Amino acid sequence: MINTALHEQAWSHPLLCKLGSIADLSDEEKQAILDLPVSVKVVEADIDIVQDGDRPSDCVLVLSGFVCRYKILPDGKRQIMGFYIPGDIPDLQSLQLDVMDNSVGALVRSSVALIPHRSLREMLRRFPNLNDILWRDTLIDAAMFREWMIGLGRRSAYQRIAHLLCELQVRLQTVGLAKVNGCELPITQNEFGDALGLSTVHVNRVLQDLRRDGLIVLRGSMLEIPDWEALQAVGEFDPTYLHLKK
Amino acid sequence: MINTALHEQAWSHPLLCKLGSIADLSDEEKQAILDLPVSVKVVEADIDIVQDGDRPSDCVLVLSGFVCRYKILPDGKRQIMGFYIPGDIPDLQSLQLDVMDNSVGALVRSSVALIPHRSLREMLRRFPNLNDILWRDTLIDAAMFREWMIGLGRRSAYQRIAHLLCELQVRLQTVGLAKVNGCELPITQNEFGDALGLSTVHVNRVLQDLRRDGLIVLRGSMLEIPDWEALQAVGEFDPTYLHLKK
DNA sequence: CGTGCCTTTGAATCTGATCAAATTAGGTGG
DNA sequence: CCACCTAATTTGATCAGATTCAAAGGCACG
Repeated sequence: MINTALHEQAWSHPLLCKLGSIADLSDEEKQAILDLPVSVKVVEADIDIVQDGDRPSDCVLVLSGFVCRYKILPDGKRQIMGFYIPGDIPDLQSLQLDVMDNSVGALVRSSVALIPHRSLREMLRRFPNLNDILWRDTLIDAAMFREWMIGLGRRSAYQRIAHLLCELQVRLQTVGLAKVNGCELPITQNEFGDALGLSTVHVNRVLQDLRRDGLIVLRGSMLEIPDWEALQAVGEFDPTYLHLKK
Repeated sequence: MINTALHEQAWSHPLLCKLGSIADLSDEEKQAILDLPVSVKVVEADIDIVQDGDRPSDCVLVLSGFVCRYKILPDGKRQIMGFYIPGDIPDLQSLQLDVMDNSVGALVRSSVALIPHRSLREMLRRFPNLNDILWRDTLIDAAMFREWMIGLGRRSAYQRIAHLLCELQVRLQTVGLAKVNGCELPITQNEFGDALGLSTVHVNRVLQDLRRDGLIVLRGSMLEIPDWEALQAVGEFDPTYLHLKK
């Protein structure tokens, strides 16, 4: 028997949507996730959700908006280490590592669900498969870091930006937040720079190059990708590292 | 009652040594690890242990030598994404992600233990705490990637090299492979470059700068760190991200 | 005592940073 | 609905860190 209520919620619950994109969930497991006690919180743009050095007792699930993981260096420079979208749990690591070694902040007004570690642990104990899936999720996170490392270390600014746009487009698509040929990206050029190890000025120039070459159309925060194959080729983007189910 | 045989082996078993540095292990858990069926294999320098695209059925535990995780780009460039030393399991991720998105290769003749996924999973099922500890280990791996990202994105070549030397010194110390003021690093300048996103030529020049400034003494593969505090300061090295027990 | 890998040196070049300032866009209050 | 304010984008000019190319030493190993 299919639980209709469950299936209706499933679509609307970003975490089910996201986890469903990387593994199969049984109805029982879905229900367990829906049963998690959460407190929803709205976070304004540029406000931290978790800070470097914190010892969180909850995990943060992004429900709407756009969030990033970053660290501020002694000289004030910022390195953004990942963008997180609805369905993501940017500080899932806090379940196993007591102290945060980076901050998580909102790029735009976002809503997040706080899930107590205690409830999460209890659920994982009851459903070992969910434990595996969340572990898997943190490993995919790590794979994204590695892919960014490759960009930072060995790819040109032009390739790096193309690659990041591809990654975001694919990830947004898996949670239904992108059209086939584009998406909304509320990320400033300054933030792109902090993520890709580039200056804002250079990001701006390279974006212009990408536009000139017909690889992207960018109006405000609306990204359109006229030729997906081409952009993918430029960015050497191969989605294998996202480990999505086919 | 303390099991003497266990305790003798514990010191010599690099995996116990390593896991012991990030979490507490009960005697039962230690014994379970020692009981893992392994097949030991010697790998020559510059030979791959696991390759990009593989679907491994074993995990690789480094017993001796020096190993790295890397990826080759379409244009032939290589990005090294991590160095692995005795006690490390560079492809632990393969337990949860079926296809490898990078290769693991030996930098020098190394010996590794192959541990079947099946045995590992069985052990983790019996000892949930070990499951947590291995998850934790992969999260620390991810934290190292992030720290490298910061270097690649925002730190100068001079800082980046200093930081890497600090990281390796600390990690080697935790498994008893470093003296207080130095260690052996069988890493060529070319490999440093591929790890840090620098050309071999530039690595060479920066190493000379570090020597000139009295921060390191490097003869062959022997690294000596005359002033740990100073090197740490230059590299902005803060070991928090390694999440070691105090 | 070669031979091959690794390190070192030199010179020219380039990608991307920095600094400074103008323009545009988005959001707010009158 | 417009004026204003701030944040974001864009432009120009100069500078620097790191790359590339080429070639010469050094060192270890057979």
